[in-house]
Amino acid sequence: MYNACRMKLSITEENYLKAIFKLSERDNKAVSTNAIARQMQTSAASVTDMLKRLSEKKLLKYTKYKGVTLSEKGGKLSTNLVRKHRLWEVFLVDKLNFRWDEVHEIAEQLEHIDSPDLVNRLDAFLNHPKFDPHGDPIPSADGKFTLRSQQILTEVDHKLPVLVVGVREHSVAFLRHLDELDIHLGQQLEILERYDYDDSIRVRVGDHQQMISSKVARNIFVKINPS
Amino acid sequence: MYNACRMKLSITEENYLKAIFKLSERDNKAVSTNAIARQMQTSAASVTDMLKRLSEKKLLKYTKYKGVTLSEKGGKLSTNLVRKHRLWEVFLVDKLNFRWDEVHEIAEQLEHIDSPDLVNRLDAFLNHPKFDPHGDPIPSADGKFTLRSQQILTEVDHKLPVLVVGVREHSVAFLRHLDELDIHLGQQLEILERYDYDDSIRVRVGDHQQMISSKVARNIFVKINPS
DNA sequence: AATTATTTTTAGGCCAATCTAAAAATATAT
DNA sequence: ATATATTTTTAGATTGGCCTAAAAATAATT
Ligand SMILES: [Mn+2]
Ligand SMILES: [Mn+2]
Ligand SMILES: [Mn+2]
Ligand SMILES: [Mn+2]
Repeated sequence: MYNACRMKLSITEENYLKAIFKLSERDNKAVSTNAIARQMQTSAASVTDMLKRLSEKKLLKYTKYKGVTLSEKGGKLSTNLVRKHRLWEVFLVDKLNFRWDEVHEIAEQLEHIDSPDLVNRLDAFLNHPKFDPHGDPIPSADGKFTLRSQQILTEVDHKLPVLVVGVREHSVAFLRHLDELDIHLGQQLEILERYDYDDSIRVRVGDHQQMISSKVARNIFVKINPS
Repeated sequence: MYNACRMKLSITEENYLKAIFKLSERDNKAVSTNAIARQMQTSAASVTDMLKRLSEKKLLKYTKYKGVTLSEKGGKLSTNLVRKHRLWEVFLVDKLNFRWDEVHEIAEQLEHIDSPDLVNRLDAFLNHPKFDPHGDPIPSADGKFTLRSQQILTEVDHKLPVLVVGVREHSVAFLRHLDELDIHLGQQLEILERYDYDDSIRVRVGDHQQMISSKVARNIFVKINPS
């Protein structure tokens, strides 16, 4: 990963790359100027400005009025940023005992630290984690993501015991709410009842039962528990 | 420390503060524009520019043509930067197994991460170290440095067993040279002979003997070994 | 197809941080 | 004390990253 992307970018440039990566990882289609502006909380004019510069540096393919797609270089660079972000989040939670709702902001800063050696040693120190504290996959040094079969909690069958493996929403409010519901990664759940009226569900959480609103349930990733 | 210095500075501003702190910690006298320019590897004109801005922010007292001294706020801010820098160096060496000559550059980046909570947790994680991998004192959260009686190796008496506690020079070349000489923090030494011709000395290093040039010896801090 | 709405780009300006060259202040030497 | 050298500041320009307002391109409606 590193050999292909050895160039010093500004923090701003890195953040643009990351934003574009995030916006294109779903459908893999070209990303619009406005979408980037929304993601970066900035004006469309500033985005156009930056797209020209990043295009100049061959980090993305930019066609006027047609949006952008990351180049191979740009893709590798962003993947590495994601890798660093998630590894630092693991560090903060596992080693410094931060809660999962506190780490994102700090990782946003730490991800810009530039030292391949540091990242790899951190990775080793953390025992090569495959997922971050929110269940998101950590790309390996050569940019590969671990795939995992998962479903949204609302879409899983009745009575099947499942394991919470991730969250689709990362806001502090949501994460703290899950804490209050005793729902965390690795937690075993089982849907006991569905209520059509508001799409809420009743689940078994460990040894007690719990009502979960549809708004919460649709942001929880689970996998079928093979035990 | 934190209450008094809660303001977001740019990395550049932080680096200027640190440079001024370093230049004034010896004699505590006003620091000249040129000295700062030299330290920061920039032009005197740029320095004057920045001094005005830092003065505006009440981080230092600036009198035209007379140099600057840090204000209380500026002092606390720089001390906190030093604290972060040195704590991260301990982390890199103790936890990630970096060598002492590899950590400075990375710590130069990490010291700018802004999160009081992170620093304090890191401090706890490292068991509140009092000195960094080069033997430099780590200021406490309220800005106090641990004092230590120490002497330069060249100035210690014959036949007195001493302990290496720090280095006065931090270059990679010097640190790696010490590695080759088997000299590290905590190492016991004893001056066996002084040679007037080139001021070199013969020392006992652990169980063997070693010649040490004056250039090396004058950059090693030791303390009298009370064992 | 023509009009209207939306998206995107351009134009022009601002601010922080840098530079070089010239002017001004201070220090040193004769 | 005067001349010379050094240090420091000012002046003016540049670059990255941002802004608003206006123009241009594209998309959606009628
Ligand atoms: Mn995050
Ligand atoms: Mn995460
Ligand atoms: Mn250092
Ligand atoms: Mn150090």
